[in-house]
Amino acid sequence: MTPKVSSPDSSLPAGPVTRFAPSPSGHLHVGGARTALFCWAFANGRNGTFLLRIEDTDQKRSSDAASIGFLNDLDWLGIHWNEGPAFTRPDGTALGGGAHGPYFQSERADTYNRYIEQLIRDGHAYHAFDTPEELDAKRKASLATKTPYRYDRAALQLSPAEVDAHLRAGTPAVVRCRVPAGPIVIKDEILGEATIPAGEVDDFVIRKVDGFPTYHFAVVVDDELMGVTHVLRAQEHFTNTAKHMVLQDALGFRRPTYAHLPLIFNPDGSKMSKRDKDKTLRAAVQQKGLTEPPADLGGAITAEAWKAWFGDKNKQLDFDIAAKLAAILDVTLPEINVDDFRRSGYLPSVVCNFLALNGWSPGENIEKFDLEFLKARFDLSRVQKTPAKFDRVKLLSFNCDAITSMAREEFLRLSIAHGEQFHPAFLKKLTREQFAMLAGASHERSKTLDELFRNNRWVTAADGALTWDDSKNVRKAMLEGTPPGIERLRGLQPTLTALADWSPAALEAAVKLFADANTGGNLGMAAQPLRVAVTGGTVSPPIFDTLAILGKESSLVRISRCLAHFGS
RNA sequence: GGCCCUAUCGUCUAGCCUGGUCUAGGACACCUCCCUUUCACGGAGGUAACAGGGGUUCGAAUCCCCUUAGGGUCACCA
Repeated sequence: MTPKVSSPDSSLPAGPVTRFAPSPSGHLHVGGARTALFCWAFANGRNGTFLLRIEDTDQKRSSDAASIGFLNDLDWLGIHWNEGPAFTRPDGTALGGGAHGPYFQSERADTYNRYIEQLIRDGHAYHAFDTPEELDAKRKASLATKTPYRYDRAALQLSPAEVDAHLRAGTPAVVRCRVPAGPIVIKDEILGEATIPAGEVDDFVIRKVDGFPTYHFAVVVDDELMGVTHVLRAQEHFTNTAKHMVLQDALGFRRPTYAHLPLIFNPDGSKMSKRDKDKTLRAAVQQKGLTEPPADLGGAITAEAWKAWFGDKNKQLDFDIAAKLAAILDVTLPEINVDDFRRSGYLPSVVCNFLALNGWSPGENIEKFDLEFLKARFDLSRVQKTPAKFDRVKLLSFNCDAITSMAREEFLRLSIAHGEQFHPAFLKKLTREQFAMLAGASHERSKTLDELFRNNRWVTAADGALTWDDSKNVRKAMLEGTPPGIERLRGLQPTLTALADWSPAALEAAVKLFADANTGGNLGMAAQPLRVAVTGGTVSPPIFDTLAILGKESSLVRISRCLAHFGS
């Protein structure tokens, strides 16, 4: 009465079926994104199906919000699933669905239990009543004698009557898989063959006390039922494959093709971790000598909590607080999750491109490519066996290339979209024309979409609120030289005041004329004091664009305030 | 520690399967110079690697063995 094997779905395309099966704890990590990308490319390049499944069997860790976040990240990257959880975008278009649902493992308990009962009946699995404490003690004992711990099959000593009594009495029980003796040979498309010696795999748990299947069991059942033909996953699962093979044999399932992908690490070889963000923040806090939470945080964190966080390397700040603090301290948090890269102004196409390059290469000295290319060319045989260290600097360089080589209008469009999402206040302070001018002037010097907003705060500052610090560069521009910059600025003031046409070209002509007469044609000697006067700093887009974006009125107000500031 | 996997510039990698064309190619980073009104961009050069040791072979980055180093895994997490 229990179906042994689900019959293959005739509606399925002929190509391979791959799946990405994240557990919804936290955000989508770059490593996960890369796995999804390869799964997507492999299936779609072969007329196959890329399936998404949410592995939320861990009740303690799963949350709905997290799984939604995943879907957004994947969609943003352009990694669209042919089958899986239904997902509706803000614009109403949708993704997902399919005949093999539900795609949340937490909703598939009945299915798993059916197969678990089958295994118990067939003698491939059994109930075990060991308490976590007992197991822990045995594990510790093994550690002490330096012998590897293997489950001792204590539960197998129980008679059927005793097992029955336990079950009737409601003794907490797990179900374990009875692993047959003998070596297990894992075949992998990337790593080749590996033999796990007999006795290495012990009787692992397939159903937890809470009634949920473990990962190992759920994955095997779902892959079979969903028609998965190719399992592409991270290398950390390589050894686990033996367990999955044992289960497939016991259940009479066919064996999918396995391909274990190399891991992605930080440049220093450590695992990428959310803690890296707090590390950056602590360093910045330390540097500025902040002992209290900054007032700009608006009391989002108490003084005690602040102290506790600062003193404990393992404590993590709430996401929003961390982001706010980063803005206040003017530091960029290291990007860990896909969403971090989005926030930082990376293009999804670049992230995909770069991700693919970590662990795969098309050869022929080709490095820059899009999803279509990846889809057409991705091949398991060119996947690297060794872990890659994630080089954010190279990613930044790729992003810069992509941004500077796109059309002006495209940059403007993407900048507005980025601003609406992450810098709405900035956007609101500018007219459309002003923003378009700013984008035009920033385009060729933008490495990310975010830089336009981060590096041009001078635009949104109120004319009366602009201040000048006494940094070395500012002093050099305003007070050094003969005559000093402040005098050149004073000389320039009447010219600019009298200027009717405030366009970059007219401004340039006027300032050039001034420079020819007063600085021996050295434009820089006139431009730098001007820049400092209207932006408060020494860095901005080309000076004539800067002035034009600001407009005549603002520019002149700032210039006279600057003269007053440095003139006294 | 047991078991499994891996090893080319600082980093991502090409070449390895099917030994000679490899005095090992590309990219990012770095250094020098050029361009330049700041910051960037851009242009031209340059430094930089086959982990070590044994084999096999006329010949090895490429095949084999050992050593070393790195990684993964040994949960009622996935």
